[in-house]
Amino acid sequence: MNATQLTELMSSHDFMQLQQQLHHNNNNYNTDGHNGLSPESAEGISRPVRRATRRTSQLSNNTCDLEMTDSSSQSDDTSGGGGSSNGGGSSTTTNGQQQGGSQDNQRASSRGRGQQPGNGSCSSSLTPNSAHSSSSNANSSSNRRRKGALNAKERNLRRLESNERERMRMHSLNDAFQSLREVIPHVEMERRLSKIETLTLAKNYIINLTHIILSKRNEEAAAMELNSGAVGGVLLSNLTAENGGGGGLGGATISANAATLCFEDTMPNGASYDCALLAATDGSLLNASAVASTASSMQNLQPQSMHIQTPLDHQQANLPHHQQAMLSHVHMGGTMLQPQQQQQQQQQQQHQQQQQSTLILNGNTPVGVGVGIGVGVGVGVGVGVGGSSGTFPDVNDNFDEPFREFL
DNA sequence: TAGGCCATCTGGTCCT
DNA sequence: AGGACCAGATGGCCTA
Repeated sequence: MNATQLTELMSSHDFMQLQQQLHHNNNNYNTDGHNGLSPESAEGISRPVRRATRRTSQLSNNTCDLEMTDSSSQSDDTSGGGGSSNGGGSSTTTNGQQQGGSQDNQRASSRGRGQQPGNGSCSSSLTPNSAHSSSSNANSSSNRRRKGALNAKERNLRRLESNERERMRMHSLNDAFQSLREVIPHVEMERRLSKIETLTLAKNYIINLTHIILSKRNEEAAAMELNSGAVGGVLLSNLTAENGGGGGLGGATISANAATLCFEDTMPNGASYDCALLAATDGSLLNASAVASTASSMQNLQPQSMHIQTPLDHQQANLPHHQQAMLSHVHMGGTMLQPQQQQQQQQQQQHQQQQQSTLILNGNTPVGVGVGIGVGVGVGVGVGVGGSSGTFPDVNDNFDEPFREFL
């Protein structure tokens, strides 16, 4: 499934079906990145299930002849890149080993060096050009050859070590991507999110959360003004780390009756999630035209029957404190609130609903913000923006302010 | 078969 | 000097 299809999925599915699908997928989703669905069982799959990742210690398993004394056997190629006969990940098919702590499955492929005739282990590249260029060294004196041989051996070893470090670096990077996939809410698909999709969703998620927080704070500030400070707003910071007792795993399981999982931004192919369309697929969803009047009603959202396990459930218990706190920010829908806080908020809501439904955030941009918490994969955050511009309020001045504490 | 995605190798560059 | 980082190149896997 590519980004376009993802967009279509998000914009065309009946929302309940989507939720059911999410629930189903979540039940089949493994933290190792494999969703458990076989290609045969998945419908409409365009990309395979999570492919096993090649994780080998090629250095330790390398059988390349490090004792080569003929420099012509080693690449002195300095032309860069192009001539390299890659064939990486060769030993995958033979050793099947995984490095400790790996979350990825061994890639069940036979690609790479193993398919190269007569090789099977040496990772050094040998290009025709390099072979030619280095062959001239064979005419050197024995001393030079000996010296050159040692250099070649050392170079080869260095190269192998460098390759190993590079693999480890990329593995750690991929682990980071996987960790990111598991904490950002997204529509569970048959295949894992690609890297670019992960980054895009993460970015949009952060943006949406930021806007929510800022909107919330502005809302509270407005309430404070209206109440002349009589009713203290529930500061967002108070919501952090307030893991509701009933919420399994720190309340990461979220329920709600109105929410949309929607990230309004472009995908790599230029497509975009149409949040309005997604919202329109379900009558209970907040939409752009309605949110203006629901700016403060989000806290009225009550948990309902849907109770969807999320990737966050798997993760939050193990998350660092700051991440747990960050996730807790999302639970401002009410379930995380203490009774006293709820009462105060209800007072605020009643008052605000009487007084205004449009907020002025950071300037002159009037927006109405409705937020639905819940939905399928963890947290669905839908931010509908009223007003003519259809854009988020200008928060550039303090965009990162809500998250500075996590830095 | 083309295109997307990915893992790996590789050499260059930057940083400590 | 050595390691981290980066980008180009290559090839495998998979689906449309």
